[in-house]
Amino acid sequence: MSDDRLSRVFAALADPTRRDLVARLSSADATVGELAAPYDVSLQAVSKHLKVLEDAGLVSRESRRAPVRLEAEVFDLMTKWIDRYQQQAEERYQRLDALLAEMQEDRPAREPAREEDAS
Amino acid sequence: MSDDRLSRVFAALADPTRRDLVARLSSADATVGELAAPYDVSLQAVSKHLKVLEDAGLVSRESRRAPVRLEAEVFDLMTKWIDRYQQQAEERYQRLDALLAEMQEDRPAREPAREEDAS
DNA sequence: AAGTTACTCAACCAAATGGTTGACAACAGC
DNA sequence: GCTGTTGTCAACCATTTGGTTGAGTAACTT
Repeated sequence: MSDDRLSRVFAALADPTRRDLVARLSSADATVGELAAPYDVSLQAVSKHLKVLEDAGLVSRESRRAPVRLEAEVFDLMTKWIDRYQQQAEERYQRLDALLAEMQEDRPAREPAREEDAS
Repeated sequence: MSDDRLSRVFAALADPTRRDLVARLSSADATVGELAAPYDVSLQAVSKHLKVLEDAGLVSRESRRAPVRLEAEVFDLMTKWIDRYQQQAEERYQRLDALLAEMQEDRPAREPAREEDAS
C-alpha cells in the first residue's frame, strides 16, 4: 500500500469491519473491548483494525484504555477529492450533451429532412 | 478483500495510480494505451488497474479497444456513506458541546462560586 | 504491593495485491 | 487474407493484509 494520507484513508475504509467500527463510533465513543465484542474475531484482530484506522487519522485515543474517538474531519479529505473529479466529469458530460444537442439542431439545416424524418 | 460494492470502490481508490487514472478520465475518455503511457509500469499492470476500477463500477468500456469512460455516479455511493456518519458524528459533537455549555451555566447555581472562582 | 483486567506486541500463516514477462486474441489497415 | 498493433490472460514473484495464538505490558482494584 502507498503511504500517502488519502491512500491510507481509502484503504482503511475498504474493509467492512473497519467501516462498521467507524459507523458505530459515529454514534458513541467506545473502548477497544466494547468495540470488539460484537465481532467473532479475536480482540487482537480488532486492535489491529483500530491501528489501521488510527494510522489513517480516522480515530484517536488519549491513552491505551481510553475510549476511541472518531475524527470526522478526515472525511473532508475524501469528499474534497471525490467532489473535484465528480464535478469535473459531470461538467464534461454536460458539455457533451450540449454538443449533441447542437448537432441535432444543426443537422436539419445542413441536411434537410427526408421523408422518414418529417413529422 | 470483501466483495461488497462499497469495499471494492474504496479499495480501488486506495491506490494512487488508480486515483490518477480516475483523475485523468474525469477530463477525457482515453484508451488503455493512452492511459498507460505516462506511467513507468507495464501496459499489463495498467490493464490490471483498469480491471479493478471496472469491477468497482468506476469505469466502463463498450469494447476492448474503445476509450475508457468514467462512471461518476458511483461516487454517490461513497459520498452517501461518508455523509451519513460524518453528519451523525458532528451532531453528536454538537450535543456534547451543548451539554458542556449547559454544565458551565449550571455549575455556579448548584455550587456557588468560592473566592478563587469569583470575578 | 499483588492480582486482575484490558490491551498490545511478536511470530506465524493463508490469501490477496501489484508488479513482472511471455504467449495469445482481436481488431485495423494494407 | 495477411500483418501489425493493441490489449488481455497466465504464470510467477515479493510484499501486504487479515487472521490466528501466546506472551508481555500497563493500568485499575483491593
